[in-house]
Amino acid sequence: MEKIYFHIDANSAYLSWEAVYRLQQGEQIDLRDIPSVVGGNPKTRKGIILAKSIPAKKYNIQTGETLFKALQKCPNLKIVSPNYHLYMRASNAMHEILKEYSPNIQRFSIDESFLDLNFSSKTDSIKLAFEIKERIKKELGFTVNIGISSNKLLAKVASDFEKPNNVHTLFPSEIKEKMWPLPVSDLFMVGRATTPKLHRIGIYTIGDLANTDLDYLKYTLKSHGRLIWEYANGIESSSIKSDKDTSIKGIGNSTTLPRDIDQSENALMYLLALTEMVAMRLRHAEKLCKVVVISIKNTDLSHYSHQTTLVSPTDETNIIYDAVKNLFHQAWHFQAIRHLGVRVTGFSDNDCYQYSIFDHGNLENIRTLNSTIDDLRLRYGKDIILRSTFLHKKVKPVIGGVGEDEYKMMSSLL
DNA sequence: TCTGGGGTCCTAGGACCC
DNA sequence: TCTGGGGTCCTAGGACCC
Repeated sequence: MEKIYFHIDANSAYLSWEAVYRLQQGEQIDLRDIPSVVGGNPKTRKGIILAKSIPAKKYNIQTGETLFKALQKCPNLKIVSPNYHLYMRASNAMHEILKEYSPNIQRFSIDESFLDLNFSSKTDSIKLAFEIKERIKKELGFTVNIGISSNKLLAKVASDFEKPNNVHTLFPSEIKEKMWPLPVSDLFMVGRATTPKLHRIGIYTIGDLANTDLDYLKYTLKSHGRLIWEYANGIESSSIKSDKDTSIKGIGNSTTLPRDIDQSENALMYLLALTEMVAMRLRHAEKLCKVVVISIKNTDLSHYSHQTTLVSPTDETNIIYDAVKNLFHQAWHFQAIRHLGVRVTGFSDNDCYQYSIFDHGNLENIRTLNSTIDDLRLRYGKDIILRSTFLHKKVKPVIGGVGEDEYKMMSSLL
């Protein structure tokens, strides 16, 4: 028996899920068959492409570009707004099916999972991959690509080969033929910043990278150089990480403001709304945080951050917000603000809350109040209860998050 | 009407301690 | 009275992923 890894990747996930849902609702047109995208609202300055159909791809429409630009390329492009709750449900449904095949499953992102299984032959593994792919298509209505190999990295690269609705293998013996001719930017962990650096030293394909002297790469790119050299050679040996193996390290929410802000009271209102959501998620995760970070993006998209370490770990909205307020006053450059973020890290378990001598008031009562508010918001919606600051204001009292079934995003770690 | 929002890890410099 | 080295924590920024 040999251990084999599968990487399952939903094809154009958001768009496919949106298409399936709309067909179920009686819509006649399948979004997957026409040039279409899932994208944000340009009026609130969130108008970028989150997912595109294969016909849209033929117009050279790119994920991440503005709707404005996409419409120039394809004037009759169909645009639909994202519905994250729906995507979460579709993702969960896929996860439930995959779980039946192996207890060793790692949810890598909303639309990707790794499985490991034991097979007596490679042919058997391919057979099973086809079975899983067909089952998802039949039961859930969307297609997936499945990559098969002897490690997670190669399985992931394989699932990215010809799409949609395909099974590909990339075993070590196939690396030279199937992976080395690809542009180096196709390699996991070679992104926007590394690609031009590699080009500058004459590395254009994954094969070029694989055959470059390791010491030279380490000298130019430090530890990242070793990592991508190993990946280019198919060297990777991490195992499946279960939900229990990985615990969340930080929680953050951020938002692009509908309009630039140049007044601190206004900015603080958004920061409070963001803090409410961050603190609620923190309590839901049963963690305490020691570090609070704010981030600010200017109109020109340059950005900066400022952080502080608390006297003692907390999950209390007001304590976190006090820190946020101080950070903002210390950090703000008095330039117009486009985007604000609040993030907490430095986690510990919440089973032994340390009452600091600096705490004021009856914290036990405040903690009870917080959990009551969390319950109400979970049951009746985020806006059911609000601080008086938000009365008659246009700012929503709680900003960010989709608020259900959180899962980790281990995106730069296999 | 010009680029979203959620994560992780690494690095480098400074502070501080022994 | 002029100077070492190692370890750890904190902070800011940058890289990567989806």
